[in-house]
Amino acid sequence: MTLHLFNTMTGRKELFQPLVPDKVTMYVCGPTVYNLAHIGNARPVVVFDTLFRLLQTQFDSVIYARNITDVDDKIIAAARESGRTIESVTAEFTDKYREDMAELNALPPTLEPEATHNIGAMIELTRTLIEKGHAYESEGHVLFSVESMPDYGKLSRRSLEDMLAGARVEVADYKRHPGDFVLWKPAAEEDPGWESPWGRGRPGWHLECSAMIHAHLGETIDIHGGGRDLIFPHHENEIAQSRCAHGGDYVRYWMHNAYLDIDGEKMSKSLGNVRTVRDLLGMYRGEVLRFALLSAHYRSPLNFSAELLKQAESTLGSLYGTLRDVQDIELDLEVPLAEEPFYQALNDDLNTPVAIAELHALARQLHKAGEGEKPALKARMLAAGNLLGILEQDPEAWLQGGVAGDVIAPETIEALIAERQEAKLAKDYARADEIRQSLLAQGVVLEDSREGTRWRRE
RNA sequence: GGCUCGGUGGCAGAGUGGUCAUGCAGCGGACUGCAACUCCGUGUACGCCGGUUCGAUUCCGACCCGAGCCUCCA
Repeated sequence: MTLHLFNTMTGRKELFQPLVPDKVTMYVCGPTVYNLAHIGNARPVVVFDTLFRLLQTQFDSVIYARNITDVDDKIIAAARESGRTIESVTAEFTDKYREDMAELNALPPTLEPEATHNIGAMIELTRTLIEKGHAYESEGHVLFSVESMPDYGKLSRRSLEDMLAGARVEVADYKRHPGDFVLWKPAAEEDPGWESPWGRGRPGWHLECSAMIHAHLGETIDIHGGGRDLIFPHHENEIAQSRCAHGGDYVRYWMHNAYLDIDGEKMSKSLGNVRTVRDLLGMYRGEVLRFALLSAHYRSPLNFSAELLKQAESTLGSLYGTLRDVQDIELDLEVPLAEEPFYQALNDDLNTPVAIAELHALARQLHKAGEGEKPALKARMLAAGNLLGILEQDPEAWLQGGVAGDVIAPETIEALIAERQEAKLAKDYARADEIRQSLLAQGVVLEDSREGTRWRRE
């Protein structure tokens, strides 16, 4: 099947066709760089990276932008608390974010626009909205007037009345309507700010994405993604800003990933169960985290737990074990993707669990195949792995590697294997088993075969 | 309270109006000196109650339970 994506705006799966044939533009809301990314932040990154990989197999040009929000109240607060400059905070966490996402096998986006480098575009957008009667200045703020947009609330399917019914936040008195949101706000003397027609200030969060999309990708983009929590107000307000300023479509396909839970509970600071990617990378390899994130469909909640990670690790190990059985093949075999079940699964709104199931089916076929058929099956498995961002390492290296803490050296293992081989030839099975048990106790599993003994880390 | 989205076998997690998801774990067997790997076999799963239907886990309605969002705010 050809690519279909679930569009939050219509609530349906739709055939995906870029506005301009063969040229796809995609934007995903990136991090506010004031702390380390947690595993929940990693989910959209891995999901949309997988989509990025898939799009690249069928469209000539795919431009994928993911922004860096480097001006924000939280950043100012973090800098103040640690007595550091804004710049040192944002530089540190931007770097760490990129490192962590690279560990998850996420390809670098085509563009990574930074908010502070696009202030001019934001001021311009604000000015346009004022000129067109969609925004007004009030006590140094510039606010978007939600009443000026007839279908405000369409993405989140709620009316202004609905929102007011549930409002439990005190409404600032400089707002004409409680739903009005900030485009530009005044900056305190000591805070970062830029000169503007409305005084020294800084942009509102929603404004950043609208302005950067317009500046870097154009008036209409094909895909805009992010976490489900961004639907309202963030994406709703982006739509309001961009549609009212430029007219036309802003985004053709809205995509939102579901949240993940930790051990069945929501991840939150108060529960103390926030897991940063960095912490997890100390215990599991990035590919394991990625596989775990892809084990559920992106629109389903995912329960993240130690069990899930253990399972992901052993499943990946078994897939790599399958690949290891086919040595030294030419890997430039062409794989006709269109016919592959795993490819069709991904084309069906990125159904990664089914794609993984198809990967298992290929592994089973490979185990049963004759020698002549194995290279083609391995190539198909690798093609699937390449789209999912897994199975890209040397199988032997993967199986014998691990995170820091595996102290027994390969040379020691090899020496013990040789000694065990001697013992086996001498029919000293007690000694042979002793060696295997002792290695197992250190997390090393031995596998005997006609060709000799192989080892891997548990 | 409003809006949105979910409840699938021990666990994770797809999917479908009427034979099969898949993985992990378990059990039995083959293979093995013993294992591991692999293979074969193995589980009356679809929150609850009604309705539509020849037939519903899948469609409709009520109910129970859970999650997210409710405007820059932690």
